[in-house]
Amino acid sequence: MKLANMLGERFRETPADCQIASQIFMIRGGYMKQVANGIYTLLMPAKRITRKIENIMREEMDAIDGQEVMFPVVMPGDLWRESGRFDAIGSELLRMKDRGGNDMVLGMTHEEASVHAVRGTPKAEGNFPFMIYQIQTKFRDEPRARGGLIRVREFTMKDAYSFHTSQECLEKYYERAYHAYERIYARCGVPEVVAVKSDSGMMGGKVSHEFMLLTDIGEDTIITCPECGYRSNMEAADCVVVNEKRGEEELTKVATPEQKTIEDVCNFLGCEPKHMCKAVVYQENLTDKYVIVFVRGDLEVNETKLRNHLGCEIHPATEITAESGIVAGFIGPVGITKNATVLFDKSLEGTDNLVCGANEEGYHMTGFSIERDAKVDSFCDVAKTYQGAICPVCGKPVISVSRGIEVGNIFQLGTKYSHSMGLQFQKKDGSFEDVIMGCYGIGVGRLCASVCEVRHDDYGPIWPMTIAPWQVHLCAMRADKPEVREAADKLYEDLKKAGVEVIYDDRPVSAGVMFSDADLLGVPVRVIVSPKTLARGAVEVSARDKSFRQDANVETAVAEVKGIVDKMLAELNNVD
RNA sequence: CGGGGUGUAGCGCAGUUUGGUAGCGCGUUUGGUUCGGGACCAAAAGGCCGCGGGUUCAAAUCCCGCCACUCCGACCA
Repeated sequence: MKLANMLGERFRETPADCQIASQIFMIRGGYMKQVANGIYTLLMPAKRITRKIENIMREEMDAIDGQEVMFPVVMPGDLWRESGRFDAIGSELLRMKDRGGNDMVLGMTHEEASVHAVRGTPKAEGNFPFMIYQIQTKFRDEPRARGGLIRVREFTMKDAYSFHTSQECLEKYYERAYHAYERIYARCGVPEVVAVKSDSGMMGGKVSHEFMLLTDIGEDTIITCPECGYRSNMEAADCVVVNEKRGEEELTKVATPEQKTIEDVCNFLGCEPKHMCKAVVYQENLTDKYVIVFVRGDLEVNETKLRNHLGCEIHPATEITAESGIVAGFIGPVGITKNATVLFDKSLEGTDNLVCGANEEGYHMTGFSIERDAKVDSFCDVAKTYQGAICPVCGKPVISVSRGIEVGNIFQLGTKYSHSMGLQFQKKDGSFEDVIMGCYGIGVGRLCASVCEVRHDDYGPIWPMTIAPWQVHLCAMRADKPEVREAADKLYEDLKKAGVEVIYDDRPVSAGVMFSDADLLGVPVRVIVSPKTLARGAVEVSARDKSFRQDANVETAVAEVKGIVDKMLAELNNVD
C-alpha cells in the first residue's frame, strides 16, 4: 500500500474532543473517523488491526472446537420476550418496528439467538458439549459513549456460547475458554491482561470472570492481593475488616445540632469515622420502599453487592418524606423506623462504643454497641473494600485498588436462557433436562484501543507485530533522486513478493513529516532508503520501539527484514 | 436522565460583551528554493458562522425554540 493513496488524514494537532491516548492517536493517525456519538468508521489502518485481532480470535476459538456462525443483527422482539429481556433491559437495547408493526431489536448480545439456533432439533446427550461463536456487529445504545473505541455504541464483538449437559462439563470447558482467552491477549501483545472475579449482572449465572488490562484510564475498579494473587472486580469483591473492642460505654444521647455528615460529627464529638455507624438510604426502584444500610463510618456501600443481596434494582433515596420516620442526617439503629428494610453490614460485627444517629433531629448516640443495643439477626456483606483492607482469601491486610479496562468476559450462565426458552437435551433414559450454558465475549475495537493505551510513546502507537496494520513501514527519502526511487520501488516489490506487509511512503515530503506520520501509524519495523544510506550501499532498518537500529545491505535487505518480522511474530505467537 | 461547556474552512482557534456582511495558524493547490525529525519564499482555492424562527435598515454577534458534539455524575452484558 502506498501511503500517498491511502484514505485518511493525519493531523498534527490533537482534535478538541479527544481525551485519552488511544483516541488521540487513532484520530490523529487517520485510523478512524467519528460518525456520531460512539459510532465510528474504521479506515484502513484500524480495519487491518481489527481484522488481525479477529483472526487471532478465530484461531483460538477454532482450537477449542468452536463452530463459527453468524447471528442476525436485527431480531424479532418476541425472541427477546422469551428470555424476559425485552422488558428487563432498559433503553440500551435499541427497539424498533418493522413495516408490519412488529417489535424488533438490534442485537446487543446473542444469547437468545444462540438458543434459537440450537433448539428445535432434539439433541441427544452424546451430541454435547459444543460451542458456537461469531464475530459480528453489536449495538448498545450506551447512555454515555466516550474514550474513542473504548466505550462505543456500535462495535464488533467476538461472542461465543457453549452448551453442556452437566455443570462439570461446563466447568471443564470454561477452563479451556479461560486458557484460550489468555492466549488471545498474549498473542495480541498484552500478556499482562489478568482475569478477575466479577459480578454477573444482567447476564445471569453465578461464576464469571472479566479480563482486565490494568491502566489508570480504565473504568473498572480492580481489587488485587499482592500476597496470594486474589483478584476481583470491586463490584464483586468481599469486604473483610477486623474490629478491635474498645470497651463498652453507656448508651448516651448527645446534642449534635446541625451535625449531619460523618465529618461534621467527628469534628464535633472528636471521634474517628471508623468509630461511627453510618446509615445510607436507598429506595427500591419499583416500590420506592426505603432500604437503610448501616455500615462502619469509614466505609462506603457497594451498590452492586447491595443489589444482589436484595435481588432487586435500587437507587440512592431521592426524597426522604417526613412520614417515613427517617431523620436524614441523624439515622441510627436504635429505635429505627419500621417503614424500611434495615441491613447491617458485617463491618459492624463485633463493634462497640460507636457513635450513631439518634433518629431525632439534632441528636446522636454515643456508646453504641451493636450486639447489646441492636437486635441484628444477620450481618450482610455490602461494603466496598478499600486500599489496605484484609484479603478475603489469605487474610493479610494488603488489598490493593487499581483501575482496569474490561477487555473480555466469560460467564457460566447455567440454565437461565435454556430454561426460559425451552432448550433441553434428552438423557439416555429418555427424560429431558435443561441444557447448561456458558458464554464468552471480547470486544474487538476495545481490545485494539486498549493495546494502544498501553503500547505507545509520545509520538504514537507501538503496535505489536501480530496485530500491526502493516509489518514494515518503508520510507523513501528523496524519492525524486533516481537511485532512491529505483532502490525503494524494488524493495517495496520484493518485500511484497516475500510475503511481508508493507506500507510504502514515497511522498515528496520532508523527513520530519515522513517520520512523524510513520510514528502515528506505529508499524513495528521501519526501513529507510535515502541518498545517505545508499551511498554506503545500505538501507536503515529500525524498530518503532527503538529496540534496534541497524544497516542492511541493499542486496540482502529483503531476507533480513523478513527474518526480523518472522522473529517478532514468533515471539508473540509462541505462548505457553 | 441531572449539571456544565462548545458549535465559525479538512484540523486547531479568534471574532459575539459594544450588531455594519468573516479572520488567523496548520493543512490543501500552483510555481520556485530546500532535504535525516513536522523547511522557506511567492501566488491561490476553500465558509448557509449547527438548524429554525424573531428583533433590526442591517445579525456569526441580540431574543426564543430546537439539534448535535463534549465533559462530570447517574446508568452499563
